[in-house]
Amino acid sequence: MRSNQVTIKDIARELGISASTVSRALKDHPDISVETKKAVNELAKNLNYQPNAIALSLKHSKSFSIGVIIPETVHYFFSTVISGIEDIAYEAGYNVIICQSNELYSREKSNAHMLYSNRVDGLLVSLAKETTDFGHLRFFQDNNIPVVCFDRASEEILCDQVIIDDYTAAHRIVSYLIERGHQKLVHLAAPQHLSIGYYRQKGFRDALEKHGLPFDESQVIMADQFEKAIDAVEKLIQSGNIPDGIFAVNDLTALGAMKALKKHKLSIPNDVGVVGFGDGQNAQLTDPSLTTIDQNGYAMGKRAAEILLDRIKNGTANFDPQKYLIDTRLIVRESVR
Amino acid sequence: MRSNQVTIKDIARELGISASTVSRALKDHPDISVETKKAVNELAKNLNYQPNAIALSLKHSKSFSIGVIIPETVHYFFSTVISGIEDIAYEAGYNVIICQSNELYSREKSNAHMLYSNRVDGLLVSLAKETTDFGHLRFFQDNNIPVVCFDRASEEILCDQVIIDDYTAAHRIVSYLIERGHQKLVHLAAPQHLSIGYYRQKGFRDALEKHGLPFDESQVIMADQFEKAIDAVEKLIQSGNIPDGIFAVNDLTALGAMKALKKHKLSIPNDVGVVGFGDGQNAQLTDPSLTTIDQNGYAMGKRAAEILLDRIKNGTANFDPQKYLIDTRLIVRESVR
DNA sequence: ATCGAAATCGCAATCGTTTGCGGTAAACAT
DNA sequence: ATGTTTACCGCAAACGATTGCGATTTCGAT
Repeated sequence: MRSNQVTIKDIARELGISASTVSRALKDHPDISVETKKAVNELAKNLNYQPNAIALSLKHSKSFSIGVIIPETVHYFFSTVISGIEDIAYEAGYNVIICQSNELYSREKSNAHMLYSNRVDGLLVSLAKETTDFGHLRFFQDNNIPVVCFDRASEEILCDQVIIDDYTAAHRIVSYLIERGHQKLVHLAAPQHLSIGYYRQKGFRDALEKHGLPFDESQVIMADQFEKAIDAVEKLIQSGNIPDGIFAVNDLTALGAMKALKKHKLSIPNDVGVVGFGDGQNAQLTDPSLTTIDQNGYAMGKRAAEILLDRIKNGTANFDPQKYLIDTRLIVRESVR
Repeated sequence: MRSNQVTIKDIARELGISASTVSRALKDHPDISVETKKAVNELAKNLNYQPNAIALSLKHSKSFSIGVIIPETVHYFFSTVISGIEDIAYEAGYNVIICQSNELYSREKSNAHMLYSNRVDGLLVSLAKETTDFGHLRFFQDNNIPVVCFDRASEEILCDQVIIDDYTAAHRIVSYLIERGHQKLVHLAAPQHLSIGYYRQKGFRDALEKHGLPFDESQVIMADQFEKAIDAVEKLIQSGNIPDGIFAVNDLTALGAMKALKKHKLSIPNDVGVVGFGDGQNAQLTDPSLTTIDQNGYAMGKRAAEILLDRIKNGTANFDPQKYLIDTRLIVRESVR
């Protein structure tokens, strides 16, 4: 039961020297003779000595770990972001503590507290849909722990943001939809207090305007999940007011829309064109495959981690929060005429 | 730059009392007067005091965190496992450090070292495909840190295992395939040193035998990824030796097979029936949708975490490693006649 | 007036590691 | 013989919190 994990003291005792000497020997300090170093290093290897990172953290007030809070790992996009974060953190000798908020504000908050208790050196967060209060993030900032928001950011919290250019991307794919002959459009949207919700909707409206198409509020329908999309499109069909083009705020929502359309024997893309946003791996598997935007989650994760590590290194002194945009790509497939 | 994170000493200084008193007051120790407690708690709240988990870990030689090593979070299955793990850990006040091996032994090993350095109280691991040496896991056991393997386990490392009943599930779905009239079968298999690879293949063979079908080694083809499946099926088609049923070791492999079949205008399921394993969210989106096995990753994650926490609590004294089987479900869709 | 027992609280060690500073011994110079 | 340098190493404090034990005060009891 008692654990026999070997410490610096064990090595010191065995060799009849002091712990400080062992410590210095292990890190090749010039004060220590070569024989002592040799003895220490050999014994350390034999005993399988592994430094206790916890003691180091306490000593240095630095944990060499960063916290990540994301809505849900089950989304392909977020897991690619995680990979990007991990690769950068790993290179720099940091480890990553990942938490899921499950889109719940309460969980996001308690995750934040847990991460603070563990004294992460920095925080990467993608906001839950519910989140409208940011005290838990300001708390980090008040304690000089840098915070970087990615993907799901908000203007109400002042911190570095790494986001995709939602507006431009939305504008682009909606324009594409229009130019391919889809004119009577509907947008399945996310909550507008999230910047992704707002900017994608804005891109949608402006693309309509640019092409001289009229706009009515009824063309924006709040629905950002698979099931919700099914319901929303179902309602549209029932009402007889069927659009000939749908811009969904994300791929899963687009797939939901497609499912409802197929059920009513509406042809995609002939009767209705559908485009999504944020190319997961699903988009290429459907029939027809989905024209969408590649969000490049991996690049976003890398960039966010780089910025955070930079803030950790250089401090948040002359703090001047930046907004970094990640490039997107229009991926043309079969769901548009 | 200097962080102003408030400690117990700050409270003590402010109140003119000792750190020990503050500590005791905060945890309602009977030795402390109600007035002192009140003063301490109020000040702690005002100062936003949060206990330093690192100091606690060091003091108690217990970090209240568990490590998880998985091949890749991008797989739907693994992210559901993570959710299960997190839910249980969260309830018990543990936090979770997730690492990806990216199917690399070297990365798995260095992740393990990192987790040990951070003195996790337990380890949950799903082996990388490459892994055939288990020293990094034995190291944990030698230091009395419990290890539980899930999904990807090996007989060569003695620890608790939480796996699905691969054999039974494979036997079942292959039997289903045969009984629906597919007789000339091929199995796209995973490496045989992984138990999932071995048992799914075994289930395949035994199902053939049970139904009086002949078996030849050429019916088992090593291919366990989307791209590899495309290549493998492509080769089969080129050789003219086209099967009328394919049992893929996982869903993505099945989808790869389907893609190759479709490319050659072979009808699914009329010309070739296809079944997968481990229902991701993809399986229901394809056309035709894929008949497969639901692996129930969430349940697996919960179970694995429960077992680990139990081992942590009760120690690994009279160590008697168990093998726990998670129930699976045959999900009938459209890819079989 | 003296004693004993509560009631409160502080001292100091501890967890594992680092690090400034001081100490010792040998070797060299004067 | 005395002073100075060099090489090597240990002491002790520190990081933040906990905890056994002892110390002090107060108060009622005798």
